[in-house]
Amino acid sequence: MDRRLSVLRAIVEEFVRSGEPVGSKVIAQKHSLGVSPATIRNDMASLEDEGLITAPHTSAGRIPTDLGYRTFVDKISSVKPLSVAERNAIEQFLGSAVDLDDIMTRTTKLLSTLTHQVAVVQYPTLQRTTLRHVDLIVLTDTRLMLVVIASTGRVEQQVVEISAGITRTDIDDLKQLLNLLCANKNFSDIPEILSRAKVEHEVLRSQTAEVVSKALESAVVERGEERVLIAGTSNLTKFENLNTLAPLLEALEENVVLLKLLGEISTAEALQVRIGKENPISTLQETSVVTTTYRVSDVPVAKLGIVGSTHMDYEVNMAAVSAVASYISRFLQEA
Amino acid sequence: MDRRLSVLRAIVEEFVRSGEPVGSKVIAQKHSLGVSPATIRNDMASLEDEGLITAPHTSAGRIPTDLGYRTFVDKISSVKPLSVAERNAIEQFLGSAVDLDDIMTRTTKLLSTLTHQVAVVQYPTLQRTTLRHVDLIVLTDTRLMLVVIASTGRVEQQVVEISAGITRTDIDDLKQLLNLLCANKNFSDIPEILSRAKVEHEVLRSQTAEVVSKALESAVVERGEERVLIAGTSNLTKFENLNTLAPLLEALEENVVLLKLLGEISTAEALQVRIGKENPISTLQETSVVTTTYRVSDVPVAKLGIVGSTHMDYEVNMAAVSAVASYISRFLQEA
DNA sequence: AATTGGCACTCATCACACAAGAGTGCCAAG
DNA sequence: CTTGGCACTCTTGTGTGATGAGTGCCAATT
Repeated sequence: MDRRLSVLRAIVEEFVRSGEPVGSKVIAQKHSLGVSPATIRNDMASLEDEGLITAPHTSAGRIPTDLGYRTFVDKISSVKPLSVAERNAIEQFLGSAVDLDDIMTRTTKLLSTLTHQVAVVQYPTLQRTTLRHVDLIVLTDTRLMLVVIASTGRVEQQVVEISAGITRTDIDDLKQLLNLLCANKNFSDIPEILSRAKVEHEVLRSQTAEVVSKALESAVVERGEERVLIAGTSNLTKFENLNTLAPLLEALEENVVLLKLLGEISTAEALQVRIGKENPISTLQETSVVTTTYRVSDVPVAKLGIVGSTHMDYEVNMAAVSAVASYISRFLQEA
Repeated sequence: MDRRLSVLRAIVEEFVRSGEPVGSKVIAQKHSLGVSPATIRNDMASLEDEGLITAPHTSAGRIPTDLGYRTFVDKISSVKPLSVAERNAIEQFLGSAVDLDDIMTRTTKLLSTLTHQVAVVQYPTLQRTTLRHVDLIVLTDTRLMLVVIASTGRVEQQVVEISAGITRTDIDDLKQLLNLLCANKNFSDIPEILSRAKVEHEVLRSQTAEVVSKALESAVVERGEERVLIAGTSNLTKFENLNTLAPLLEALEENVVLLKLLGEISTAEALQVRIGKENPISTLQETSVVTTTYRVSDVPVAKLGIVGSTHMDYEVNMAAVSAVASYISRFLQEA
């Protein structure tokens, strides 16, 4: 391999470890490239010309640029498999989860512990999942509660107001019909299914049915991607200073931002890394984001990832993100 | 009023405003007590003797001690009512919430915005609420989903494994019986109700019923107080430095800690303020915590509050906490 | 007895200079 | 192409002195 890439690797590794700009001397000493510091310096000058590294000031060493990290990730790094101990720990930790919420919180916590970065985990979206059951519960004369249970175990509830004088039988009929029509159907198909069924079934044209199916649609469509968990924000204090921290924390608390962040990654690519300015969200342009899609029964259902310093340990963290994604898939399948 | 208390008030107010130790001169100028700086100095010396204020070093002004804030809160401060504009904003913001989750997130965000501190809001606990409806949904031959809907609108779900060969009628019977027994009953009473009913109703002694009622109990008891939302962590950067921030963020992410924090306050007192070392949780001993209980139909259901710098604006924040508590009560009632 | 102006004293903060050291770039030699 | 040598740059740490904020105490005043 080109020695200059080895030098880049050494700089990235050393900088990730120490957090300080790295000079030619330490590279020659610690990374046994078999050449003198002077030679390293030549290589460094050329790497700097290419924009892969930069010097904060004359008398300091070099640090990688965003482009430098990019090159490292694309051409140099290899995803380091997790140790057996780590795998066991993951398995035990996720295995003792009792329900969906528990799986999700544990996953999030796990990911932040493994990576020492901020973990961001999206709840399984309803869109690509199927409907397991619809329930209508009579609260009062004029109020029903609609409960929608997804194949992922997620439950959505919503109160609907109806006009008085509807009998329980009417409601039971409606419930049965809705289950008949929608059970095991893909969430994204449900609006169409409902509108077609309206032609055929008279029951669905009543005022009550209209209100209910509207609520059902909104539960299925609108609130599909809303929930995101995060953990490990305290890890930010290691890298950031107080001024840069505040906007970051704000952004991370804002579900909208996180969903935008996760929404922007494609489902196709296995693992996606956005480094510094590559990131489309301005608040996160000083950070790197490693994300991936996780699946249930091979169908992509949501995304997860980490947000952290641009000088994170990419090799370890990329491995952690994909490992956690595959574990969550497994546990969701079982649940 | 004792002039020395006026001096204490001036010191607290000035320090909250500026964040800097306050000297005798500024007090004499800005707070028009009608006396000279020298007099103020005498008062300050005596306040220092009593342990209400302290000087970081010789040539600096004074800052209030925890005890000083305590005295301020108990003897001097008056809860400042919110402005009409604020009230309108709250009403509009909370009023457009669509469901329980929405009410809770909005409340949390609102509280942090109003106070510029970290807001902590507990979901309505199931313990003091009543059960609206139990549902059993057949997933597979050997799996049921138990859905419990609380009067607060909160939904708990749980999957239970049963042995094969149970008919739908059996399950419907069980469901009806459970609803008959438990509907509109207080959550905390349900375990007893179930165990008593077992004597009378044979249905409840089947293996399936045992498993289901066990799950119902655990949904009602164990997971009652689990969820807490927080917002506004970025406000911490204004007061804390990087070293003190990390453990704080960690503590705030840990639901267990937050629940302990909220659990420790009594339901009796309207508004509780814990200042610095008064706080039983060691990580929070550099912060102040203002909490209160909120109610649904006059029954206390959960707690909310703020965690922030000891030199926060107590008057404004205490008002905000109690106002938000009363608003959330109102909106939960309506929902 | 309380209040006040005066004044000496303390100590954090700032600016500046200066030394030390890290790291570089370049050059000439191998 | 690599290497040792060396002058150069610039950050970082340290020490010194000036500045000024704020105090405590005292004697005088009300």
